[in-house]
Amino acid sequence: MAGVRNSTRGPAAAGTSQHGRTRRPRRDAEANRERLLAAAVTVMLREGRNVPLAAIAAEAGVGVGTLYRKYPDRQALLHALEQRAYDLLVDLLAEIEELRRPGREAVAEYLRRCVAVGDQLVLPLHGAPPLMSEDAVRSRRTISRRLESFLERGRADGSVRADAGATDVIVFTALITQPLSYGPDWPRMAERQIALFLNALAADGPVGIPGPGITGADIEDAFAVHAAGGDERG
Amino acid sequence: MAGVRNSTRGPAAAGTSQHGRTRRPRRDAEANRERLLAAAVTVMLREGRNVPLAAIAAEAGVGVGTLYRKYPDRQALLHALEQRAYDLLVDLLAEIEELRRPGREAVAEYLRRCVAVGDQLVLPLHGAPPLMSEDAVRSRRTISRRLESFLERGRADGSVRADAGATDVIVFTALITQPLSYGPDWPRMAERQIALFLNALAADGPVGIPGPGITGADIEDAFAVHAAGGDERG
DNA sequence: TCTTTAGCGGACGATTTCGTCCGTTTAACC
DNA sequence: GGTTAAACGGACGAAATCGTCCGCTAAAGA
Repeated sequence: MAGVRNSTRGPAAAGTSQHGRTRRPRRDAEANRERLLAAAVTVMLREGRNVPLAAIAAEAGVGVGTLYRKYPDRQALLHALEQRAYDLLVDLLAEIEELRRPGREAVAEYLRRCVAVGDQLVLPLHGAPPLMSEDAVRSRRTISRRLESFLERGRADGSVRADAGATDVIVFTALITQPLSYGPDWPRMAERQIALFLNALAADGPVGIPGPGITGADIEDAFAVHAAGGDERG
Repeated sequence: MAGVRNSTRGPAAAGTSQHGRTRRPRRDAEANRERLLAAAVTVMLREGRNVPLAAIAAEAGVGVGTLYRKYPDRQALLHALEQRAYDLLVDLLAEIEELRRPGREAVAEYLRRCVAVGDQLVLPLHGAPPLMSEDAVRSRRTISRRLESFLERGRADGSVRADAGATDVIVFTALITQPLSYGPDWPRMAERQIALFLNALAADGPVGIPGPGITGADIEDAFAVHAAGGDERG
C-alpha cells in the first residue's frame, strides 16, 4: 500500500540477542506480514470472508505456520485489516485537508476517494464488532474530527445545512463502502448515491432531519454501523 | 410473517398415493418450513451467516434431517429467505399504493417500512448472488415498476426531481437495509439517512446527478447490489 | 379405529478446517 | 566465511461441519 504515513505499524519492533543487544528484525518478516494482508483482501473478496486461512497463506506464498504466527486466528487477521483501513482513511483525510476545498467539496472528495479505494475498506470495516484497541479508537476520533471540521467550514460558507453532522457522513460512508463493486454498474450507481447525498447535505432542503443534534458521544455508535454485517457476531 | 398475500409459496403442492389419488400434504410439514426460515433469521442474525445448519435446526426444534430434506444445502435455505423477502417487499408496496400518498411521501413510507422490517430483509438480500428463479425476477420487476410509478407521480406533483430513478431508490434501499440494527442508535441514524435521501430526492438541488439516465435495463444490476457482501461469491 | 405413507429425527462416516509442533532455512551480525 | 537465532513451512492430530441413511412417528384418509 503506497503512501501510508501513519505511525500505527505492526508490532515487529525489535528482538534481543542473548547478550541483550537489540537485533534488527528480518526483512522478509515484515514483507510477509504485508503480503498476508494483501492476500487476505484478494482471496476474501473472491471467496468470501470465511475462506480457510490456508488459502490466504497459499495466495501470499507463505506457509500456514507463518500466517498463524503473525495472526493467531482469523480475528487477529481481520483486526489488522481493520486498523489498516483506519490508517488509510486518516491519510485520505489529511490529503484532502491539504487541498483546502470548501466544506461540502471536501466531503465530496472524501466520499469519492472512499469508493475509489473500495476493496481496501469493504472487507475490513464490515462483518465484525469494531476493533477497540487504543489505536483504533484514536483513529476513529481523528476521522470524525476531521469530517466535523469540513462540515463546520461548509456551514460557514453556506454550502452545508446546520442539522447534518459528522456521524451522518460516517454512517453514509459505511453504507456506501459496504457493497463492493459487484455488478458492472456499481461504480456509476455509487456515484449517483454520492451525488444524492451531497444534495441532501446542501444548505437548503424541504425535509427536516429528525432527531436530536448529533454529538460527539455518538461517534463510536456511528462506526459500529461499519461493523454490522451478519457475520461473526459476538 | 403476517399478511403475505403473494402467490409464491413453497413447493409443497401435493403428494400422490399409490393409486394416483392426490393426498393433502401434512400440516406439520408446512409449519416446519416456516419455522426453519424464522429460525434461520434468528440464529444467523446472532451467530453470523455461517452458523452450522444444525444450530438452525435446533433453534427450529426439528432434526437436521428435516432441514436437509426441505433445503438441500445452505444455498437453498438462503434462496428461500430471499424469495420471502421479495414477497414481503411486494406486499409492502401494494399496501402503500393503497394509501394514495403523493409521490415522494410514498417513497418515504416505503423506506421507513423497509427499515422497520429490517431483520427480515438484511440476511436474505445480502451476501449471495441474487436469486435468478422466475419468481425472483418477476418480483424484482414488480418492485421496480411500483417504485417507478411512485416517482413518476412525484415528478408530476413537483416533489421529485427529474433525474432520479427507481434504481436509485433500490440501491439506497440496499444500502439502508444492509447494516442491521447493531448499535443502539442505529434506528435514529437510519431515520436521518432516510431524511437526507428524501431531501436529495426533492425537485431542487445544487448538485446534478451524474451518469446517463437510469433505464429499465439496469434494474437487475441495482438489485445485484443487494447481493454484494463479501460472502459466498461465485 | 385401522392402514398407509409422508414426514421426522438424529447417529454416523466422510470431509473440511483448525492450529500446533518441530526440523529446516536464511537474514543479521561478527 | 561462520555463528546465532528469528523466521519459515508444511505434516499432522484434533475438532467442527457436512449431508446421508434408515428405523420410527404420526397425520391423512377410509
